[in-house]
Amino acid sequence: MAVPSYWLVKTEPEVFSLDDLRRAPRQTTRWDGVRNFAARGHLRAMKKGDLVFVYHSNAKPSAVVGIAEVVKEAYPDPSQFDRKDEMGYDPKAKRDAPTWVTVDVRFREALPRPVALDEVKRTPALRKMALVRIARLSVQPVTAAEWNAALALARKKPPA
DNA sequence: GCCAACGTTGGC
DNA sequence: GCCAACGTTGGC
Repeated sequence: MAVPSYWLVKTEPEVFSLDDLRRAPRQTTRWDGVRNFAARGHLRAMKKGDLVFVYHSNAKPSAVVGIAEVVKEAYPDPSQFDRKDEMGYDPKAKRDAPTWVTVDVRFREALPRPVALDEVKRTPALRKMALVRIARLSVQPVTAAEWNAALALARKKPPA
C-alpha cells in the first residue's frame, strides 16, 4: 500500500495493555469488542499496513504508549455470537448479517516515553485530536500532522 | 468512587 | 420520530 492512514485505539491496561499485545502470540491480537457505530466505521476503513496509536485509558496517567500495525482488515467479530462473552455478545447480531467487525493488529513498538493526555491537551498541534474532542470514541482517526507531532514529542525529553 | 458526556433503548 | 431513562466510558 502506498501511504498508510493513522488511527488511535483505546484500551484499559488493566484489561489489555500494550505489554499484553507485545507478549501475545506473533505479537498479534484481534481488536474485538468494539460496540459503537462510529468506531465500527473507523475499523471498516482500516487498511492493512495502517499504523495505530495504542492509548491506555483509565490509566495512571492515561497516555499514548505505543504503535501497532493493521495486519488484517475488518471481518465479522466472532465475539458478537458468543453467548458466554458477557461484554461482547449481541443477541441481535445475525450470522448472515453480522453487526460488528474487528481487525487484527500487530505490535510495532513502545514509545520511548508515553505521551500523556494532559500533554496532548497542552500541545497546540495535538489538542484538536479526536482523543480530546470526542468523548467515548474508542477507535478514531489521527491526521498525519498529529501522528508526527505526537511521535516527535515521544522522542523528546519530557517537558519541565 | 463520582459523575459528566453521550450513545442506545424503548415507550408513546 | 421524539425524548426520557438508562447504561457505559473514561477523566478526575
